[in-house]
Amino acid sequence: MRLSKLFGKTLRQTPAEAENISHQLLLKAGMIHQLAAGIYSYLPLGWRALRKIENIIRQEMDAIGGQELMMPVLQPLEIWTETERDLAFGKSLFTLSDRRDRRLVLAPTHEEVITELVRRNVQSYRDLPLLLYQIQVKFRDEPRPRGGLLRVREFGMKDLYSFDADEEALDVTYRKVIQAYQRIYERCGLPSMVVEADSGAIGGKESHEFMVVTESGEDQVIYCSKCDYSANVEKAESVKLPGEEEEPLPMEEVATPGMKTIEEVAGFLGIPKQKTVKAVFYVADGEMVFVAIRGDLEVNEVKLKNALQCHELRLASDEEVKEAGLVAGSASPIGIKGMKRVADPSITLGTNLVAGANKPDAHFKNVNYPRDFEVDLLADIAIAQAGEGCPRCGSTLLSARGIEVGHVFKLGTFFSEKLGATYVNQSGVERPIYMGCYGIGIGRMLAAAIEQNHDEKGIIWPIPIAPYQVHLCPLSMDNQEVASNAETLYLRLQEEGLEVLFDDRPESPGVKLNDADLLGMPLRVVISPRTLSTSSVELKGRRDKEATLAPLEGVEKRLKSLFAP
RNA sequence: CGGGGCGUGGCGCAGUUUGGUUAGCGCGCAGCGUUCGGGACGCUGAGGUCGGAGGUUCAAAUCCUCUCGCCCCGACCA
Repeated sequence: MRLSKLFGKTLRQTPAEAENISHQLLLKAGMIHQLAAGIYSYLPLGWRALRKIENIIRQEMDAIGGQELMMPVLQPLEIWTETERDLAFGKSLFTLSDRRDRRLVLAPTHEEVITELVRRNVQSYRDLPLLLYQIQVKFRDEPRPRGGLLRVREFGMKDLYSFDADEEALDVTYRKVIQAYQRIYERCGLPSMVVEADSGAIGGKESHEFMVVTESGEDQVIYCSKCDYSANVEKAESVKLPGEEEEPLPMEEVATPGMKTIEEVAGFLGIPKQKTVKAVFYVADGEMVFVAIRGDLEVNEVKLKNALQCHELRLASDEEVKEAGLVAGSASPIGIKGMKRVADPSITLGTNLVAGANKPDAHFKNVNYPRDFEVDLLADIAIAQAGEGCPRCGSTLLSARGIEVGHVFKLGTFFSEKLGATYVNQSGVERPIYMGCYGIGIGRMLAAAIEQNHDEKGIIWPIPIAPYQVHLCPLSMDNQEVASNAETLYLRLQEEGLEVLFDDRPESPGVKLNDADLLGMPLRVVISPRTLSTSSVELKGRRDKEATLAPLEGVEKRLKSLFAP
C-alpha cells in the first residue's frame, strides 16, 4: 500500500477527547474515527489489524472443531422476553420498532437465536458435541462508553456456542475452549490471565474471564501470591482477618454524639473498625433491603445482587432511608423489621461488636450475632481485598488491574430447558443439551494490544496483528536513484508475499520517520542516498534501539525469512 | 442516572469574566520556490451557520432561557 494513497491521515496533535493511550494512538495514527459516543469507524489500517485478529481467532476456533456461521443482528423482542433476558439486560438492550410497530432488538449476544437454531437441527446424541461460532457486530447501550475502543456500544465480537450431551462433556469442551483462547491471546502478543468471574446477564454457573493486565484496565483482579487462584473482584472470595474472640457481654447503649461514619464511631470509642457493624441500605427491584457487614469491609454489589437474585440494585436514597424509619449513621440491625435483612458472614467473626442504635448520637456495644439480632440471609457479600487470605491456600492475596478481553460461561441447561433444545440419548431418553458460550471482544483486543505494546513515539504492533509487516521508507524521494530503487524494492517485497506499507510521499525525513514510529509496523526499511552509497538499505525493528545495514541485493529474501511463519 | 468539564475551519487552542471593526493564532490543506536522516523555510491562497433554537439589545462567539452533543469520575460489560 502506498502511503500517499492511504485513506486516513496521521495527526500531529492528539485529539483532546482521548484519554487512554490506545485511544490517542489509534486516533493520531488515523486508524479509527468516532461518529458518536461509543461508535467508531475503522479506517483501512485499523481495519487490517482487526481482520488479522479475526483470522487468528478463526484459525483457533476451527482448530478445535468450531464451525463458522452468521446469525441476524435484528431480532424480535419476543425471543428475549421468553427467557426474561430483556429484564437481565435492561436498558443496555437496544430496541426499535418496525413499520408495523413490532418490537425488535439489536442483538447484544446470541444465546436465544443459536439455541432456537440448534433445537431445529439437533435431535440425537450423534449430533453432539457441536461448536458453532460467528464473528459479528453486537449492540449494547452501555451506560457509559469510554476509553476509545475499550468500551463501546457497537462492537465486533466472536461468539462461540458449545452443545454437549452432559455436564462432563461440557467440562471437557469448556477446558478445550479456554486453551484455544489462551493460544489466541498469545498469538496476538497479549499476555492474558484467566480469572474466575461473575456470569452477569448471560446467566449460567461457572464463568471465567481473560484479563490483559494493565493499569488502564477497568477491572480489578484478585489473585493469590502462592497458588493459582485468581478472580475478578466482583467474584473474588477471601479469608477475612479474624476478629477478637472474647466472652460475650450484655448489650448496652453508648452515647456517640455526632458520630456517623464507621471511622468516626470507631475512633470515638477507641476500637478497631472490625469491631463494628456497618449498616447499608439498598433498593432491590423496588424493595428496600437492609445489609449488614463488618465495619472494615465494603459491600460487593455484584455478590449482593446474586444473593438477592434481583435484576436491579442500587443504594437507597437518604429520603428512602428516612421514610423507612431508619437513622442514617446510626442504623441498626437490632429490631429492624418490614424489610429483607442480609448479612455478610464477617459479622460472625469476633464478639462484642458495636452497631447502630437506630437513633441519633447513640450506638449499641457488645452486640453479638445471632444473640441480639437475626437476618433472613447470611451470604458472602464482601469485597475481597489485597492483603486478605486466599480462599484456597490461605496465602496473601494481591490485586491488579486488567482489561477483560474474553469471557467464557458454562451455561448448562439454562437456555436449552427454557427453549426446549433437547436430544435423544443412546438409551432413547430425551435430555436437555448442555451449553457453553464464549466471547471475545475484537476491537477491545485491538485496544488492549496497543495499551500493552507502545512507546512514547507510537504503536508497536505485535507481528501477527500488524496491519503491514514492513514499512518501506525512502528518504529523499526526489532523488531519482532513491525513488527508482524504492519502487523496485516495493515490487520485489510484494512479490515475496510480504505486506508492505510504502511511504512514497515527498515528505521530509523527520515527518516520515516519525510517522513510521507512530504507525508502528514491525520492521522499518529505510532507503536513502546514504544507504545507496554502500548499495544497502537500513533495517530496524520497531522495538530495536539501533538500525542495521543490509545489502540491497537480495534483501527481499532476507525479509521473507524474517516473517516466515 | 448522580458529580465534574467542554463545544469557535480537518487537529490543537485564544477570544466569552467587562457585548462593539472584515472572529484570531499554531498545525494541517492548495500553489510556487528553496531545503532533505528525526515533525524544515519563504511567499501566495482556500477554508468558520462560533453545537442548535429562541430571547434581550442599535449591536451577541460574548448576556438570558431552552435544547443537543462530547469527554472524565462513579453504578453495567466483550
